[in-house]
Parts: sequence; C-alpha cells; structure tokens
Amino acid sequence: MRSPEQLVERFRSEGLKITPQRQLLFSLLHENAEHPTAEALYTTASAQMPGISLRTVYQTLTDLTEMGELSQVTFDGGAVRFDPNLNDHHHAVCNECGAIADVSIDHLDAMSISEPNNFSPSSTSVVFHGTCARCATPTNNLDKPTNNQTK
Amino acid sequence: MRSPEQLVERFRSEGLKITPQRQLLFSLLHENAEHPTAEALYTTASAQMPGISLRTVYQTLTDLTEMGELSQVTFDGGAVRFDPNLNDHHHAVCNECGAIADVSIDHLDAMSISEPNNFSPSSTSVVFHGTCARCATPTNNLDKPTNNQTK
DNA sequence: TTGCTTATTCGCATGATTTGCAGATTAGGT
DNA sequence: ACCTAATCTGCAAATCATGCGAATAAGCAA
Repeated sequence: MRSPEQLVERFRSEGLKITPQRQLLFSLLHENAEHPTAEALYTTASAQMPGISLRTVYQTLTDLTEMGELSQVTFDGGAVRFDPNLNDHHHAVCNECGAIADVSIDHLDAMSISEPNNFSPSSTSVVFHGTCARCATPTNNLDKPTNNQTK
Repeated sequence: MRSPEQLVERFRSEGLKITPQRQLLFSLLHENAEHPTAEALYTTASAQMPGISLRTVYQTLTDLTEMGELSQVTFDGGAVRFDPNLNDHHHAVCNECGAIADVSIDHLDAMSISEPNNFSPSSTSVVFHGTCARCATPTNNLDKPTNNQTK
C-alpha cells in the first residue's frame, strides 16, 4: 500500500473524498505488518475515533482492495485479513500465537507441478505453518503475545 | 480417507455406531476429488437420502476430520472444503470455473524462506491460481462446468 | 425377539463474519 | 454560504458453522 499522502492524492485524482475516517485507516494500515482483520482495525480505529462505524471500515478496506492497494488473505477459514504489503511475498503462520509473518521465498521457480495436468498457474501462494521464533524461545515466555488465531 | 469398509471397521472398533447416514457419507467421500463443501455433500446426500440433516453432514465431516480421515481446506475465504486425499499434495484452483485439482509438487524442498527469521515450519501448503486445462481449451467450451467458486 | 443404554440424528437457536440498503451527514467545489 | 454527490452510519439480512436438547436408533445382553 502507498503512503497515506500518496493515497490522498490518488483518492483526490479519482474524485473521491478525503474523510477523517479514511485518513485514519490509511495511517493505521500504512506499513502495518500485522495482517489485521476488519474487526481488529475497527477496534484500533475506535480508540482514536469513537463512533466510527464498522461498516465504514469494511467499506474502506474493500475500496482499497479494489484499487489494488491492499490484498486480502485468509488462513484456515478465519476472518479475512488485510495485507498492505504489495511486494511478492508469502506467509508464515504461527500455530501457537497465530501471528502471521511475511516471508520471501528463494527458488520458488525451482518448484513445479509434477503431473502433466496442463494447469497454467498465474499466481502461487505459499503458507507455512509452524512455530514462530518468539514462541519457540523458552526464555521470554512472559511477554509472549496471546493467541490471535481466529480458528 | 480409507475405504468405507475400513471406516466401518474403525468406527466399530472405537465403539461408534454405523448409521445409514454415516455409511452414505463414507461412500460419497470415498475417492471424491471434488473438494466438496458441506453444503454440496448435503445436496448430494439428500438426493439419496431425503431428510438427512445438514447438521449430521457437518457432524460427520467434523468427526472424520478429527479422526484424521479428512482434511479441511479453504480458498479465498470461501466455505470449508473437505479433502479425502491423505497423500502429501497441494492444490490448483481454476479462476474460471472454480474447480480445485490436487497436484503433486516436485522440488518443494528446494524452496526455502529467504529471511533469517527463525521460523520453523512444520507444514507447507501451496496453492496455485490459474486456468485449468478445460477452461483453457477454446474448443470444448460447450460442456464447460459452471462456476463453482464460492467467492 | 425384547429391552436397555448410549451414541446419533435432527431442528432450531445462536454466533461469527460480511454485505445490502436507505436515510443522515459532509467534503469539496461554485 | 450553498449544492450536490460521495460518504458514513445503523440495522437488516445473507452465509457459514456450531451449541443444545429432545427424539431416535444402533448395538449389546438376556
């Protein structure tokens, strides 16, 4: 996703209005690597702007997605998560705390479908499930984040 | 998933009962490569056993999943799909008709997380999105399946 | 075969997530 | 300051899935 400033420009140039709600969400999403759900963003947004509607959060997220500024991802059937990282990347999901990390993959091209089924993929997504560094370290268990998994 | 006969044995040996509903679902799932949703199975099952409850379909699918006879997969936030293929495999989703095919992947091991983030994956799932052979062939467009995508 | 015990089925209510709709509000230009 | 279209908001509704209790039936024993 672009910076809030750039998004403001883009919205203006497309005849869309710059509302406080949108500006807030722009800033909450900018460089946000937490893959938040709509509800999570709503909670955060509400703290700064009491009265903002969950409907507006959904609406703005949908708009940004349609503009290609966000991508949506879901893991294991939980709620949709929003990802402002537009670079080619994949995800690692921690089974313990539910944290989702962006990961780059080396040699993705070396991987190929082995059967001659004529399927021509236009995109490939890889999801790792496992234990994140934080949860794997027996020491700092005290400040371990609580489980954020939806399902 | 094992054969219906083997499942009957397993259920018996675990003190579970062999009901007509379960037997029907065993046979509908056996070697089923369509990755059906609970609703889809309910529709099919209802044709052969009018009156069967959607609740029972969900219950049986959950039971089989907990027994490790089925796995659940979701794509793009749609409904959960059930997969009786217990072999190590991945999926190819057709953007046109929504069909989901099982695929084996060569050299999955060649692929690796490039950043030193200490994430230790216990499982990896790969999903290809693209166009299936059927939809890619301009000739047999007449008998092309209808779009089954949930979202 | 009859009866008993307990698993199972079934229908309905409920929960979670997301979208549709319509009226109230407001951004941004005149 | 005013107008108009875009936006926001709250609520209803759709979809998918699970909890719960009463009714039913599988499997065993006599």
